[in-house]
Amino acid sequence: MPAQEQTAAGSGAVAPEDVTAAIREAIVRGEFAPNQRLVEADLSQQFGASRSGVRTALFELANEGLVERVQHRGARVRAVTLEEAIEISEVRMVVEGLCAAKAAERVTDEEIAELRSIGDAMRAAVADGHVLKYSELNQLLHRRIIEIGGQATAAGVVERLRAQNVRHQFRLALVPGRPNVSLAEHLAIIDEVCAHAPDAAERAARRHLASVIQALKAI
Amino acid sequence: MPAQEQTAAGSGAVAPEDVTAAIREAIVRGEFAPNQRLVEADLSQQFGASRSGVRTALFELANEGLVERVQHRGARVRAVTLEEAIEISEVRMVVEGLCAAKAAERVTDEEIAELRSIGDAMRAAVADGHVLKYSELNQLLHRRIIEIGGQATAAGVVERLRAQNVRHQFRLALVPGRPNVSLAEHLAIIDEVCAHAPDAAERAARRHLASVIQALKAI
DNA sequence: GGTGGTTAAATTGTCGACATCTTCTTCGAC
DNA sequence: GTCGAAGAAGATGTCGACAATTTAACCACC
Repeated sequence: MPAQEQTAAGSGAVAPEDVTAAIREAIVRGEFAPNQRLVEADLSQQFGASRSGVRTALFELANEGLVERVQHRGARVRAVTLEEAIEISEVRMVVEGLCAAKAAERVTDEEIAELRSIGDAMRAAVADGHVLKYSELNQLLHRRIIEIGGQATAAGVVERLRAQNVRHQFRLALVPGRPNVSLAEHLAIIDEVCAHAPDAAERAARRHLASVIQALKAI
Repeated sequence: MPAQEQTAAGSGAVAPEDVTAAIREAIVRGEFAPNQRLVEADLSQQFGASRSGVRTALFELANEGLVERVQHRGARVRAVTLEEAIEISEVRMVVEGLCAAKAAERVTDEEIAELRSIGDAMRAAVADGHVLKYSELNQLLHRRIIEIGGQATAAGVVERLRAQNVRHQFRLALVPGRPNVSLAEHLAIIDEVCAHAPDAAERAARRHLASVIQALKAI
């Protein structure tokens, strides 16, 4: 056994196929700093994969917008500026608005119960000051509404954009008092979706993302 | 010189780098039929590139949504169903709405003149029955408004979605009477953008795409 | 002491060969 | 005659080595 099991990403030796997932996770979890160079040879050692696999993974991640590639100059972790984060959130605003509207049209009784349950859990998390838990529920809610909307295209677009913004989303969650504002907006979205009110649901979703954008600008 | 210059895509022997562009063009131009298998070895001969280059290109195009890849089963031209085309247009509807609003905020006098000029040319093309010319102007208008909006993120999203839909867009352009409907909507968008009216511009853009969706459903 | 050019190291890009998987064909049995 | 299995052919996935390019260091020269 070689003498370097000190990988930056934690789990040494990764299967030859989900190298992409491993590197993606390392980036979004912040184990690779923004603008950090991603040298193919180094990564192949760290993850125990061949250089080809790493190379393919870097192309994939470049298409997802997580890494930047320059011809003959290699790849580095993409640093999303505040300006770009705002742009991304603006696109998310309109697309998630669409998804919320579609969800309001198609939501079933069973899904209504699920959404209500998520809403209750969010309320509880905020009341108890569990920021991390709230953040998880936040992601879950957004994802479920998109899934309920049933728009595969929109889902793909949002998922890609969300991954690019994790860092900024995280910073936002730590702003004091932010969860309270956010909670009310989330509950409003849930209410309108469950009321089968597409237009109102779209407005509520857009209002929420608009609020996120305002908070980003305030930093 | 080898004796096979009979490429399906036209230009034999392509530089080792823009194989992606060549294959993409062949797909959107319809020279590769939907669901047609794209065998790496065949393509590398047709385009005079190595298999690695073709392989990289296919990955790229898969990320753009133009080809489908299945593990160990190869790539084929993605056949976008009517249902998917509608979904895609719905996302475009909201994102281009956003771009139109942004464009209305930022448009300069010079750009206003340009948009007006495009509008006049569209009117003339419809009057003269130049369907192809009108289709080109159509694309130009959409692209310019997005560029004027200055949202790089939104631009990327729309560009990707547009490429997936070319086939259906093309079919739509051939519907009798369709250009007339479309023309009025385009002129409305131009008017509102030039009037620096973000909300009205967004509504106009959404109305146009909604009309496109209706036309798609009518097929 | 600073600047320009040249060399060397490091890293990415490309290519060909081999391994693995899928699928079509073929042969045999029921 | 049909179903099933085994084998062969085709295509993709993976790997290692070589070529091309960028970047850094170094030395000569002004």
